[in-house]
Amino acid sequence: MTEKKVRVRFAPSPTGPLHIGGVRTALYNYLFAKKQGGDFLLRIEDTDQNRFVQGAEEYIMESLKWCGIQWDEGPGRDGPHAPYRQSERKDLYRQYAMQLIESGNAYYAFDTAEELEEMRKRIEAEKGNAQYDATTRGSMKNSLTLNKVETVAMLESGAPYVVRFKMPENEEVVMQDIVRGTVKVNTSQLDDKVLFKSDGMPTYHLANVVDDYLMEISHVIRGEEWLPSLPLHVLLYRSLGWESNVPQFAHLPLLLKPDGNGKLSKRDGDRLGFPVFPLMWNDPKSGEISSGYRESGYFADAFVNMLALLGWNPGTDQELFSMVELVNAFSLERVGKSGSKFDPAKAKWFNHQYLLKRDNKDVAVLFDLILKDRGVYEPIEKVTRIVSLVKDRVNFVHEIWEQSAFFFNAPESYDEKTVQKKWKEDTPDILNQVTDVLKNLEPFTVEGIDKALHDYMEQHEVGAGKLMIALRLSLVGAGMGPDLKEIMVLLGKEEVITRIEKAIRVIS
RNA sequence: GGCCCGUUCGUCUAGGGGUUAGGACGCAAGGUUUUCAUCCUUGUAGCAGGGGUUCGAAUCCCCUACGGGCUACCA
Repeated sequence: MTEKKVRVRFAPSPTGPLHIGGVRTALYNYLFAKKQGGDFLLRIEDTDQNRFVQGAEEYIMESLKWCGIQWDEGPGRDGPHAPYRQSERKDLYRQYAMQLIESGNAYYAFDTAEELEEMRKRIEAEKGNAQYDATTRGSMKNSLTLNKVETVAMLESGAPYVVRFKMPENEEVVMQDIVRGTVKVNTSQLDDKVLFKSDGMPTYHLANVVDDYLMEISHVIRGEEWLPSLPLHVLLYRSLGWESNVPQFAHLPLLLKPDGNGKLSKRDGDRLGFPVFPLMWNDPKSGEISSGYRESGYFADAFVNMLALLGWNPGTDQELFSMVELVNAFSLERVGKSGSKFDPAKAKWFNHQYLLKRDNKDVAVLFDLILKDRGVYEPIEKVTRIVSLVKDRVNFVHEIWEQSAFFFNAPESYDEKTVQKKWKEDTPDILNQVTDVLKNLEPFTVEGIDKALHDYMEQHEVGAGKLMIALRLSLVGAGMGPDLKEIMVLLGKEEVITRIEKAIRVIS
C-alpha cells in the first residue's frame, strides 16, 4: 500500500435537510481524517437539477458547522481542487465519458423512456431479470447495435442520448471493505448503468469516481446503501486506467428507526416526537417545518457524542467524549456491521451529562435568554445560583424554567395532593409562629434559617415533615424543588413572609 | 422476484474457541433527602433457529428464518 496522504470527503446531495444518518457519515469521515492527520473535504453533489432544493446546501453547511465539523476544502474554502460543487465542474465529466466510449468500456444509447419500459415489461413477463445488460443491450438502440454511420447520424441529428457503462460479462469482482471485509459480486448480476445523462450532466456514479480521483481521495466512507454499486465504481476506476488510485472503501451501517425496523426517516421523527435533523428545517415547497436538535435544546457536543457512539465504540467503557477525544479514539475497525436503532431516551441522557458538566455560569447565560423571553429580568449572579440548584434535575436548559419558575413568580395555586396530606388543622398557627421567628431573623442566611427552624421545631415539638412541607407548599406551591433554605435566601425575607401569609389565607 | 449486507439483554454495545456472557440507557426495588429530582446500591433482561467442525462453540463452517439495502437518464 502506498503511503498517500489521507483525504476523505463528505458528498451530500442538496435535495433537502441533512438527516442525522448523514451527519454521522460526515462525522466519521471527519474523525477518521483528523485522526490520520488528513484532509476532510465537502463536495456538493448537485448533478440532479430536478431534485435541487433551495436552501439545502446552506443547511448542510450550517449543520456541519454547528457540529464542529470543519471542512478543509469545499464550498467557501477553496483548495487546489476547486470548485467543489459538481454543477460547477460540469464540463469535466464529458471528456471521461468520451474516454470510456473510445476505450470500448461505454457506449451511446438512444432508447426512449417508452422503449426502456417496453423492454422491462417484456423481460418481466418472461420472469427474467429486467435490466439493461449483456443479455438485452443487443436488442436495444445503441452504438453497439447501430453501425458507425448510423450512430454518427443520430448524434448529429441532435437526438437525445445517454452514455452507458458496458458491464463486462461474467467476471467475479472481489473487493475489500474496511468494515465488511471481502465482498464478491459477479458482473453478470450488474447492469449497464447510465454514466452520463441526456441533460449533459453525469450521474452520481461517474461524477463521484471522477471527482474522487481528481481530488485524490484516499478513503471513501459512506452509507451502506452504496455497497451494491461498489463493483461498478471499482470497475470504473479500472476502465479509466486509475487502478493504482482506487481508494479504500468503508460502508457504514444504517441508522434505524426506534420502533420496528427500517431506515430512520423524516416521518419517524414527527411520529415519535424527536428530531431527525440537526437543525430546524422549513421546507420551501411544502412550508412544512421539521424540528432540529439545536432548536430542541441539545448541546452540539452532546449531539455529536451521542451520534458518534451509534455504530462505533471505543472498546472501553468510556461514553463521554469531547470532539478531540473522539478524534483520538476513532478507528474504522471499531465500526460495527449492523444497523443501529436510534434511542431518543439515551440522547436525552447524553444532554443531561453535558448539562451537568457545563459551568453554572455558562448555563445561566443561556437560561437568562429564556428568562428575558418570559419578561423576567434578574441579576446574572442570582440566575447562576438558581441554575446551580436545579440543573441536575433537568435534561435541557429550557426545562430549568419548569423547575425554577417559583423563584420568579409566587405560586398561584397549591398542589392538591400535598395540601390534603400535609396541611393540617394546626398548620396556620405553626406557620404564623414561624413567620414571627423569621421576621426577627438576622442575618437571613441558610445557616441562620436552618438553626432558627430547628430550634423552633424542637421547642414546639413539631416534626420536620410537618413544618418543612407546609413551608415548601407556601413558597413553591408544590412538594418539589431544591433545598428549602436556599429557596428562602434567594427569595428574600419579605417575599418569604408574604408568600407564607398568602398561603395561610388561600389554603385555609 | 434477483443481487448484496446483517442478526449478543427492550435499546446502544463489549466479547472473535474454555467468561458466573461485561458495561451503558431504560425499567424496578432499596438507601440518602424535610419534598420532588439528582445521587448511591441492588435487581431485571440477551447469544434468531437447526445442523455440523471440535474434548469444548456467542465465537469457525453450512442451511433456514427474520430484518435491511440496492435493483431510475436519484443521490
